[in-house]
Amino acid sequence: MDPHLLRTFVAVVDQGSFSVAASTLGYTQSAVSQHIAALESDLGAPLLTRRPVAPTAAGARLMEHARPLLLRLDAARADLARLNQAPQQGISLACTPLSHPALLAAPLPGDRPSLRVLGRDEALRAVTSGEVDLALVDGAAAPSDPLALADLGPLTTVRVAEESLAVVLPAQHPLAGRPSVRLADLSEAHWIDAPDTGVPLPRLRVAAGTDGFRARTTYEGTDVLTLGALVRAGHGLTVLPDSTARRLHGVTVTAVSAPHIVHRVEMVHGRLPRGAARELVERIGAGEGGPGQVTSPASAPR
Amino acid sequence: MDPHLLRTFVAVVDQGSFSVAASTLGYTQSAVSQHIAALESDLGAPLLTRRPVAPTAAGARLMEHARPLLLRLDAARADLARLNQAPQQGISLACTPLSHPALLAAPLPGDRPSLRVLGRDEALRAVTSGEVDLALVDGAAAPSDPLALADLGPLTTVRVAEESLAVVLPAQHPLAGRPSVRLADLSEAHWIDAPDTGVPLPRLRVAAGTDGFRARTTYEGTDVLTLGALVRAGHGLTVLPDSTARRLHGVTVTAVSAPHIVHRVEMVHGRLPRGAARELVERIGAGEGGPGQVTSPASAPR
DNA sequence: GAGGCTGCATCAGCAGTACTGATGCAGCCT
DNA sequence: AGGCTGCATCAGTACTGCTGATGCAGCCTC
Repeated sequence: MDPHLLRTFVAVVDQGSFSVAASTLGYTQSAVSQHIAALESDLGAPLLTRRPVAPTAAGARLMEHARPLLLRLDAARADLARLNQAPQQGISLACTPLSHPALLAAPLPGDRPSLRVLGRDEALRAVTSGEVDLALVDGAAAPSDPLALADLGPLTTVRVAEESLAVVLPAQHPLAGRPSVRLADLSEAHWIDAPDTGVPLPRLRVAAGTDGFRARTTYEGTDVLTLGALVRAGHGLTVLPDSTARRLHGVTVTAVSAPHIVHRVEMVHGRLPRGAARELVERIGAGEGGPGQVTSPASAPR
Repeated sequence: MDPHLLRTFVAVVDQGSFSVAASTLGYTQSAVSQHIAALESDLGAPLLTRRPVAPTAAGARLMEHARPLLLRLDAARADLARLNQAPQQGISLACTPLSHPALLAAPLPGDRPSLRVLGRDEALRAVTSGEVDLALVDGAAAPSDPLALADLGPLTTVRVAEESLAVVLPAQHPLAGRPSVRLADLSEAHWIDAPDTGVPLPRLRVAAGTDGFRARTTYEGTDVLTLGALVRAGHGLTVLPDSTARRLHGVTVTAVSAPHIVHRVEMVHGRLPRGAARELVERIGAGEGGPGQVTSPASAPR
């Protein structure tokens, strides 16, 4: 299970073709074919069906392992590479679209702060590789559960803010008059899947314990106003943190009565950052106080 | 950063010697030397000091990445290998020493159940590799925080039981008369570090936010009665879940008033297990109900 | 249904890798 | 100072992993 072989395997599955994967990886088609053959003989089972090229059951299972493994490997490389470079000056931050209210409540310390808005995974990758000093990520979870963040290396997570979730409905929706709704009652509704902006639908499925929440529309942007406009235009429902939802116009915002899930913002950073970043970490962390801090599994004291 | 190179690097750091690592790995000393040289030139920094052989700062950093990476790689291999084999019959379980009360409250389902008592890390490794169908692990954490478990692959974690922690003191200890103590007041006391039996001291340090809790005695066994005898004999203090502590004789058990940390048992298993294991998962999980379930970061729906 | 075409499998050949075993050399102990 | 332990280095070799060419199976076209 050489990482090179895994990387080719992932590329082949992603592209659905040996030859296309070969050209994106800079190999010949022959090499890719040999890589896959090597993996299959190593693991003792076919991983891909050919014509069409698609993962078998074993291949799908391997994919679940391969992608996080390769991510971790890259994160480790980047982390080590950063050790050799001189630390740069300004503070640099990343945040997911719905997490910035927690960040921008107070001025950013240091000179020339830089802020990037990224998706959850990209934000995590950026903080792991050291491209940014810290990141704020948001997500939905049960009140006492952590956000399930990909484990890319030794990170520290601090709970920053938490608020309730609300369903955003078009004003004329049948349920718009209700003071609150149960999420399960909406599982068969038309939903907008906005994985980078709001709460990803798979997360709702886990929380509500159903197979519903099928996406009718997919929105790939990171702009909440556009998402609100989509709801207003009747393209589907979505779920947003309460305060954000209430800033949208022309839509109805309804509380979720069950299950009890909340929207939470967590700060993620590597070891103790230096300088201005450290100041910010301490200020944000102070809002929580007490034992809200969780070091990541990888390096946590047991 | 070939895994082979990482593996030899880890071996060299563990053994503190190139030649010893070589023989345990089945290489020549020459090969090990070349492996380390290759890693160092790849990462552009020395990783080890020679004479004595010890990791440099960069090497220590690499170790933090290497070991979890290799663990995950092995876990992935084992998971895939298991797919090829016919599922075996009996149910097989692992639990950490302090987690069995939650497990043995009711009879185990299936014929020929097998139970193994392991350390936290070994139990996780066993469930990831499929050697056991599910594992119960225990640990200390803030009430709303999860146990920080190493991320070895796609696992599901369910909170099973939670109770308060108690300090176990010799009967004649000055603080033995108090109804409760603050953990911070005991940070300078003599402690017994019993990482496999009780609550590891580093965990207490994180919870209490101090640098104290230095071990005077280390106990490597998994037997709680022996740990109790150590306390009784005055070798130091320890922390145990309340109900377990109260079963010890000749010691004083005192509640912890601050910080608020609890002892929690979590059930960990891979995908949905089949047969008797499934029955057990559902029964244990039912005790919790609601959204106590957390799929692991690696494969969690976002 | 025959032919062409697309795309993965296979093969031969070559270049570079990854070992081994021998030797060199630096630090430490006596 | 001399010996010894243990990592570095070097030469040699087996083998791995790539390329380019060819083979062959399935699908589309007509």
